[in-house]
Amino acid sequence: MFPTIKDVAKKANVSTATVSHVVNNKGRISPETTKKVLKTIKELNYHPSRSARGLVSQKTGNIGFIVTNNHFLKTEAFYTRIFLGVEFEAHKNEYYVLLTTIGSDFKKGDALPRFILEQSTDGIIIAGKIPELLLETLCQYNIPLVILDYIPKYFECSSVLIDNVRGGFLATKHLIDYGHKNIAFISGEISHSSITGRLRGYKQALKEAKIKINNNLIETNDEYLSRQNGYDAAEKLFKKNKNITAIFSGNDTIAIGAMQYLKDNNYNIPEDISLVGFDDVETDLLLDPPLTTIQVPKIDLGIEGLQLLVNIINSENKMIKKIIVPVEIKLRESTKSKL
Amino acid sequence: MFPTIKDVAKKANVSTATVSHVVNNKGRISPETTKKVLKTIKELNYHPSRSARGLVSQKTGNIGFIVTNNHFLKTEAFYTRIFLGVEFEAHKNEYYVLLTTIGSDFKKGDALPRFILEQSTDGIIIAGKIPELLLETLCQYNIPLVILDYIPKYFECSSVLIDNVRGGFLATKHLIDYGHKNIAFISGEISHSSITGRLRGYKQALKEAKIKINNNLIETNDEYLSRQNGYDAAEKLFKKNKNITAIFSGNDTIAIGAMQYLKDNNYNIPEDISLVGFDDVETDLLLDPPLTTIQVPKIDLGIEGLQLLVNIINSENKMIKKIIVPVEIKLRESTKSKL
DNA sequence: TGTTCTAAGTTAAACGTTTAACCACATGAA
DNA sequence: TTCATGTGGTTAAACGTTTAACTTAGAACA
Repeated sequence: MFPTIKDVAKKANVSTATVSHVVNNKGRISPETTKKVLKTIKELNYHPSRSARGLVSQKTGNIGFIVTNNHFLKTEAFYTRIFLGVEFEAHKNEYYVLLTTIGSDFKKGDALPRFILEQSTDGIIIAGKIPELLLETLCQYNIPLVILDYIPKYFECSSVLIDNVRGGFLATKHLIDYGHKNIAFISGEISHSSITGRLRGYKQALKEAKIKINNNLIETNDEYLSRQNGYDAAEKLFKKNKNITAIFSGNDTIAIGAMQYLKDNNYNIPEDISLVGFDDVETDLLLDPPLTTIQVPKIDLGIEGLQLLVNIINSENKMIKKIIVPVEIKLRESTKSKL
Repeated sequence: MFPTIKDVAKKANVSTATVSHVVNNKGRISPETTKKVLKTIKELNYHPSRSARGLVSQKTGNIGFIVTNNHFLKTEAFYTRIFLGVEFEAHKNEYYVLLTTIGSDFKKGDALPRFILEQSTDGIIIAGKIPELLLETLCQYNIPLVILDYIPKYFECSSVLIDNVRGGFLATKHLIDYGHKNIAFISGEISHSSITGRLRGYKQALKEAKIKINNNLIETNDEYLSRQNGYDAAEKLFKKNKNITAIFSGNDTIAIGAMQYLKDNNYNIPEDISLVGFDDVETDLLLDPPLTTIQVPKIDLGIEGLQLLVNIINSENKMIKKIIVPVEIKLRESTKSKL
C-alpha cells in the first residue's frame, strides 16, 4: 500500500541509510545523490512511517494536551479556544495534538494519561489548574512540559501566563474612572492562581485610588466557575450590601450568572449596576447589554504555549521560561459613567 | 525509563511472546502463568509502546478527524461540539483523536493530511461537507471511513446523519401551527446536503398544509454560513417581500444574523416576525429573545460516529451503514402564535 | 507399545526506521 | 612511497512489539 524506505532505496539505487540521511538532512550526501533521492521520494509519494520513526528515534510527532474535565466542561468556550490555538500552531510545526481530560481529584496511584504511559507524545501542555500531585508524577518522567494559565504552588515549570493582575487592575480602574466607589468583586475558584491575580489587581487599583477595601464587597468561594456560581455570588453579595454600584467579576461565566441575578431582581445594567467581566468569550457580544470585559488572547496563549514547548523539545537547555501575554479592556455597554 | 516487554518477561521468567499473549488475550496461556505475568506487569507499571505496536500490528490507536477550515471557523460552536463528542467516545474506546483542518478547495495533487501519509491513524472521521476529490483520493487508501453530517454526491460511505428533512418539517410545521402563512426560508451553503434537506422539509410542511410554495420567500446562496450571510439574506428577502410574518433559517448562525437585521430595521421578534433556527448552539439561550430552534444532538452525532468507525475497524464486514440521529424542536421565545 | 492429540509455552523473524561504526577512494603533504 | 585527512557513501544493529511456526511434555487411545 504505502511505499517504504526500502522501495525508495531500491529505485534510487542507494542504501536505506542514504535515503534516511536525505530525509533528515543528516550525514554527508552529495547534491546529486540528494537530488536523485528526493526525486524518487516524490515519484513514489513516500512518507516515513510515524510508528517506525517513533520506535527508534523517540520522536512521535505528537504532543499531549491535558485539562481537567471540570475546567473543560464548565468553561468550555475558554479552554476550547486555547486548545484551538495549540492545535493551530501544532499544525504549523508538524505536530498533532492528543487531547485528554483528567479528573480534578487525581490521587496517588491513579493512572496517568495513556499517551504518557504509551510514550506517544514528545511533550505535554497543561491548561489551567491541575492537581499538584499529577505534576509531580509527571515530572518524574522527565517529559518536556508547559503549563498554560496556571502557577502551581510547589512546582517550577515553564509556562505561559495571562497578565491577570494587570487585567484586574484595568477592570477596576475603569470602574473607578467612571466614578464608582462601591465596587464589588465576585468569583469562584479562588484557589486558582489566575483568580487570585485578578483579585490582587482589583485591590491594587482600589488602593491606588485611595478607596478602602471592604471585605463585604468581596464574594468568593472555591467552587468551579459556573453561571449558577455567579448567580449565587451576586445573591449573597446583595443580601449583605445595599449600595453597590459596580461589580467586577472574576470571569465572564460568573458575570453572565450575575447578570441573570440582576435582571431577575430588577436591577438595570448599566443604569443601576455596572458590570465588568474577564476573558472575553464570544457570547459576551450577544448578551443584553454586551459585556464590558478584559480581553484575554486565548488563541495566542495556545500558540505561545506550543512554541515554547517545541523550543524545549528541540533544545538541551532546559531553562525554565515564563511568558506573560498582555490583556486589554474591551469597553462595551455593561458599564456606565456616574459622572 | 519505561519498562519494556523484555523487562516483564525476564522478571516473570517467561518469554516475551507469552507476555504479549497475555496482554492481548491471545494464544493459549494457563491461568497461573497469566496471573503471574499480570502481577509483574502491574509491579513494573508496564504499558506497551504505541510506536512499537503500531509498527508491527498496524494499529496506532489513533483516529483522524477532518473538517474544512471554513466550516471550523465559521460554525465553530457546531463542529467543536461534534469533535468533543468524538473525542469523548474515543477516550472511552482507548483511542486518541488527531484533528486536522483542510482547505475547501482541495485539488488534484494536493497533499493529504499528514496523519494518513504517515499512517498514524486506524480510521478517519470526516465532519461536514468536504471536497469530493479528497474523498476519492482517501478511498484509494482503503482506510476505514465515516462521514458525519454530509452526504457526498458521487460516493457511498458509512455515515451518521441528522434528520434534516424532519427538522425542516418540524420547524415549518410549528410556524404553520402558529397561524403563519408567509413563511420565508433563508440560508447559505445551499449545496450542503444538510441545508437542502432542511429546505426539503420546509417545502414538505408547506405542501402538507396546502400552502403554495413561493420562491420569492426562499433566499439562499452558496456562501459559507456566517452571521453576515444571514444579515444579507434577510435584507434581500425584505427588499422583495413586505408581508412576511415568519422566517425559518437554515441554521442558527444565519438566524442570529437575520435577527440583527430585524432589530436594525425595527422589526420586533416575535411580535412582528417569528424566527426559527436550526442547530441549537449554546448562544441561542443568550439571545434576546432566546431563539426557537431545532435541536441537533451534536455530541451524540460525534459519539455515534466514533462507535460506527470503531465497528468498521474491528470487523471484516465492510458493509456501508447509515445512522440517522433524530432531532426535536426547542420552543423558546422567538416565535409567537398569530391565532 | 507406539501413535496421535492437545495444552502451554518458546523461538525467531518481521515491521520500517535511525544511526554508530565502518569502508573505499581521492587528495595532498611529508 | 607512505600516511593522514576528507568525502560520500554502506552495513548492520537496534528500537519494542506481534505472530507464525515450532517444541515439548503429558494425556488419550488403539
